[in-house]
Amino acid sequence: MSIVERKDRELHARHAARAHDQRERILDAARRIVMRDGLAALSMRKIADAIGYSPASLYLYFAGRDEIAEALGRECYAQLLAQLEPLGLIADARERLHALAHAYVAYGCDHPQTYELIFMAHKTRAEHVGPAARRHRAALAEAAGEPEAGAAPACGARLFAATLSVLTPPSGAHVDGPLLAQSLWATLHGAVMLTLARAGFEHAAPGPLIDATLDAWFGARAAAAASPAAQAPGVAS
Amino acid sequence: MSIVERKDRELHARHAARAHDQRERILDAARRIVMRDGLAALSMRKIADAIGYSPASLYLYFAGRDEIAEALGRECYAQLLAQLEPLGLIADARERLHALAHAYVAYGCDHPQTYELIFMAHKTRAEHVGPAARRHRAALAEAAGEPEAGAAPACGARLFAATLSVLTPPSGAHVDGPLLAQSLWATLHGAVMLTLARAGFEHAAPGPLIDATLDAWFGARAAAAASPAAQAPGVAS
DNA sequence: GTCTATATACTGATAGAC
DNA sequence: GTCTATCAGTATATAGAC
Repeated sequence: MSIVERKDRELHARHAARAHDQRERILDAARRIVMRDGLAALSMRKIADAIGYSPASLYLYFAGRDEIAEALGRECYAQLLAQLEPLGLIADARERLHALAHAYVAYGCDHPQTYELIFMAHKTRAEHVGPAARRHRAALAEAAGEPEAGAAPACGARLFAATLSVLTPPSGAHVDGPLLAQSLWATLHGAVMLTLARAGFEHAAPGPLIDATLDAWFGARAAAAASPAAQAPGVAS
Repeated sequence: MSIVERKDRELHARHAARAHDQRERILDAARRIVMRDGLAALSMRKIADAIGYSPASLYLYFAGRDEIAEALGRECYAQLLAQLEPLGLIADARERLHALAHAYVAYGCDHPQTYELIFMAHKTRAEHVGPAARRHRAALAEAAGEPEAGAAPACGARLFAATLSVLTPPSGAHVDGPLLAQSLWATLHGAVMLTLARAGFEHAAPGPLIDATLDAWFGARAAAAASPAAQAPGVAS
């Protein structure tokens, strides 16, 4: 049975590898389409045309358009986290937060299609709430400052957990760190969304906006350490 | 020529009134569909069926689906502003800002379809940037704290301009009011979007989140006026 | 495993008859 | 002013040839 079993396993492994390769080919083509024409332009026919397949064959590897979009979304989310991860190692808390915030917003603004994919993939088709989207949202919730919630993409948790240190200074008493981390995340997300929605319009650049926000939050402390002049609006009087 | 001219004018007026009524009927049906099944479910056929028309006839009153969605979006935007407007009259600056922020987020979270309509109508079909969407975005930019930018829906400008007073205390020197107003708006918008995206999931309720945000921004000043204990994270050390 | 072909059921939009 | 009929797309799914 040894030879037969081995051959059988080899065959299975080869099949699995081939299936994996085909999925990659499909995802590559889908990614190109989304990057070029946006998520709304993604269709099974276009993907099939791009890789010389028939539309029917795609259904052998993906359940449908939504599963492909979700797979791309997870990919892009991982890419965003990977881009932020090294910044989470910056020693100085204020500097680290500054770098993370700017990098996050810059990523969203510079790659609208990618950002759309991360947050919209599960909303393209109405009312679709698949398990993949569920996992994705859990990861986002976790990244916002609730490290105990999920488990899978723990690097996101570590990343935002690292920023919590600046939100909970040792001497601060009544501070809800996770809540403020979510607030900050909402600000960053909102800045990206508003910038994208008003693309091509006169509006405050997201960079200065984030600077002003961080100054308003933490500028007073930093300024107090550097110079006694108060600059933050919340403590001006 | 007097009689002929008068009859002509009457005819024109009647036609215009009739066209206006038909547009209203179409928009009513469209609104019902969007509120029930979401913006993605809005289609010319469904609208036509709902009012007993053929799909082709709708194109006599609207250029297409997008124009209908945009018209609904402008409607909803006006409704949101109308709901916020009385709150802009609250005398106390901090109270006013608190009420406006909570009302804004509550509106967005309680009426997902409406909020989606306001911000997404022009993004449903890819790359569509019509003049109506342009006007809409201009109004939003204006509402964020640039009263001089546009002109049409000035009530939104007055509304957010009123909140600027709390952002620019008389004694505060280096404060960019409009920029901070945009930051606050981004936070509110982001809180709504994240809440809607993670609907049905465990996450911080938007109410406490906004409370924490406002406390972080302005709690110190208010607390300093009421009691000498510092509660804001940015000024804890 | 992949193809062609077909089927159903949608979508926006248009031409032309009445 | 409204209709029917139609075009060109879309997703999804299946049957059967190779």
